[in-house]
Amino acid sequence: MQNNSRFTLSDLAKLAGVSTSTASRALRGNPIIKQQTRERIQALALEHNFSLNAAASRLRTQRTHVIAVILNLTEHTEQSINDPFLLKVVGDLNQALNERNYELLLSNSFMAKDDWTQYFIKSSRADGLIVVGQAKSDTKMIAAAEAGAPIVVWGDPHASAKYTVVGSENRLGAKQATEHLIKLGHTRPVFLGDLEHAEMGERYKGYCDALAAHNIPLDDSLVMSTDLTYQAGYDCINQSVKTNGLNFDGIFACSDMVALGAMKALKERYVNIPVDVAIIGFDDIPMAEMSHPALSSIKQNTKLAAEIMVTELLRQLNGEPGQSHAVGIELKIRHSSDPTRT
Amino acid sequence: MQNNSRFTLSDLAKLAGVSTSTASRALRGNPIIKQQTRERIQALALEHNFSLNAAASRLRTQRTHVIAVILNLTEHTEQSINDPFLLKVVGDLNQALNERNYELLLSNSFMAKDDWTQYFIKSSRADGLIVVGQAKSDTKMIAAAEAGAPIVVWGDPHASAKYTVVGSENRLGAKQATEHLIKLGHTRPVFLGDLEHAEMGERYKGYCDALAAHNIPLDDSLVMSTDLTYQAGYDCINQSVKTNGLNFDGIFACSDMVALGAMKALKERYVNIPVDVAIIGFDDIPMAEMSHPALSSIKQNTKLAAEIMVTELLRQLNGEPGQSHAVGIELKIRHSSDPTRT
DNA sequence: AATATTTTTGCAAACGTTTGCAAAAAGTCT
DNA sequence: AGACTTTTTGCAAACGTTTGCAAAAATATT
Repeated sequence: MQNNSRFTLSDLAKLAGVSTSTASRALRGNPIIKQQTRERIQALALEHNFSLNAAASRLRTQRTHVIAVILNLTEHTEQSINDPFLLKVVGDLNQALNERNYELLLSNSFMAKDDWTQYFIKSSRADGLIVVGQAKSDTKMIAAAEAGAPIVVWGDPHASAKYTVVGSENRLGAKQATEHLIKLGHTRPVFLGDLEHAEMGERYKGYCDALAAHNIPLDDSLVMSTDLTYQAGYDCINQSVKTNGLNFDGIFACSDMVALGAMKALKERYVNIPVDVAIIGFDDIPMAEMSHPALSSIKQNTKLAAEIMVTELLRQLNGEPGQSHAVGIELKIRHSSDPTRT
Repeated sequence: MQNNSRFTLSDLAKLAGVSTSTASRALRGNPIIKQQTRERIQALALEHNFSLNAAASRLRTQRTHVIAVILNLTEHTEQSINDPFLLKVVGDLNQALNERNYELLLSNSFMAKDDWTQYFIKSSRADGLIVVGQAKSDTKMIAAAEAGAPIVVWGDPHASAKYTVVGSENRLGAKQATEHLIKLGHTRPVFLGDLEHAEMGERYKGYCDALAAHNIPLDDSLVMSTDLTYQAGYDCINQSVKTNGLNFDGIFACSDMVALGAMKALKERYVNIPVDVAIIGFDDIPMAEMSHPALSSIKQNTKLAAEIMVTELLRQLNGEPGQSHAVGIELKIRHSSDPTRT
């Protein structure tokens, strides 16, 4: 490379015998420039593999074409960052953003400190924020929204939020899952999840809906609160069985990771799944169909959700108001709940 | 927010009664500014929650403090982007970068098109590249390195590469894994992996090493080539057993996903694992210990590797030459290979 | 008290784009 | 051929930092 100094737009323009303004407009495909000129300059740029300096462009236009995706994890960071579901969401967001010509700046709550708006938006690092990750408090999101930052969060879409939320039909999904257990004769299903968490709260309501629909009284001893990790699910069921014996015949878990943990605990005690205890999870991570028995689950459509989130964010960038969305879920029945399935 | 117009550095300076240059230096902690002045200005910045405009700063300094992480996937994108191992690496890189005050721009090969140097480096989008993902060709990496881009790739560290590589002791790991099977009496182990792939090539060598060390002749019919996905592992073993019967008594798989697929195929045929066939994988993804039976594996130390990659990249940014590293692995024995373990 | 030295600050020129506005070139009419 | 339009281009001023250099202020030295 004969790259003694940088090859800039004005160099390119000189080469083409036009002004930098013309070159700039030509590269951006501005129709005010004669088509013939445009094509000539674009070809020249390609030939000299020139590309515009993003920093300069961002400074001038005040637009970065970057979206910050914040993994909003709780204290025990190490745990959740490995959750396949969250990472899947990030992957889908990346795809969706790239398709719209935006780039994805990945961040965890560590770097961004407290003031997201200041760090990302005011400082011209990104045009907008997408928050994913199960936090129990949403003060930071509210702060960002109130400061006028374009923001979309993954979460419970039915919360009357101060910001735009996209998420699954949690309540409906949980109801379908629980009902599925009940219909197969498992009338004492456990609810396994984290009640402090907005999305899980909705799932709890769905669980109650299903019980009510079948005239089954709610038994508080079957409602178990636990962190959303594999280990926590294992510990919780282990402890419960040790203390109270096997006083349930089904489990609806708020995440597949928890469900798999619970399943392991039961398998160690030689409980017959799905005959004695039927299990269903939530998320439908790839692992679900690999486990043995394969885990029934509620599939969340993360790909669609990611697309909606991006659409909503771009809409906000255009000054239009945001709108929350609930995306549909799908019941995936496998062997862990239904002996007739594989 | 009284944010009619932007609050810039010179506004802050005016407020503090100093020049913008002083303010700039003060914020950056330049000791040439009197400490008292520095503190006063920093306090003022905090109070007005001011933060420097990154675009302007990048333009001026020609440094972005951003590293592009490229998920270098093969054609069938959908498959690999879900590989938990890759995503784990990204998570660890994020952590390592943030600790050094760098940000992570996530990219797949889709957006960056062909010329990484042009797109990321020349255009001031990032200062350096980290490539992760199992590609079969490394022309793009070579091109980037030759164009002078700071670059570190995850891969086989023993390749005599034109660029800096960080990866695991693949050959050693594979040897230990295979040897583990042999020592437990499984003298006809299958090698299950993708030979075209540099890292897997090394693992194949390790497999051969182990056979040689125990005077077991290499049987080509036990060397099976397959993509590195769950489905491919399943199909491959299924097909093999259907055609040739159970002519092996062990499997060393090049990734846990493949191993889990293989395991499923065997379980469906009621093969006793680990007695009739012992299985060991590679990566030690979280799923490994959740599967049933729990999957033995070779653990890759991605956290350490990520730190090394970042260190190496920053070194290159300082003009120092890069150096490849192999990080140690660890044999994780579980039930899928050893009936005495859980 | 004058000079030499050191510490602390400010001036002003970049960095490489984009874009409102005016000017030049080309095309259309009388 | 001149007087209009319309199309196509260029000028020059931003965008908000950082930094070499020189000037000013403070301190030390004779």
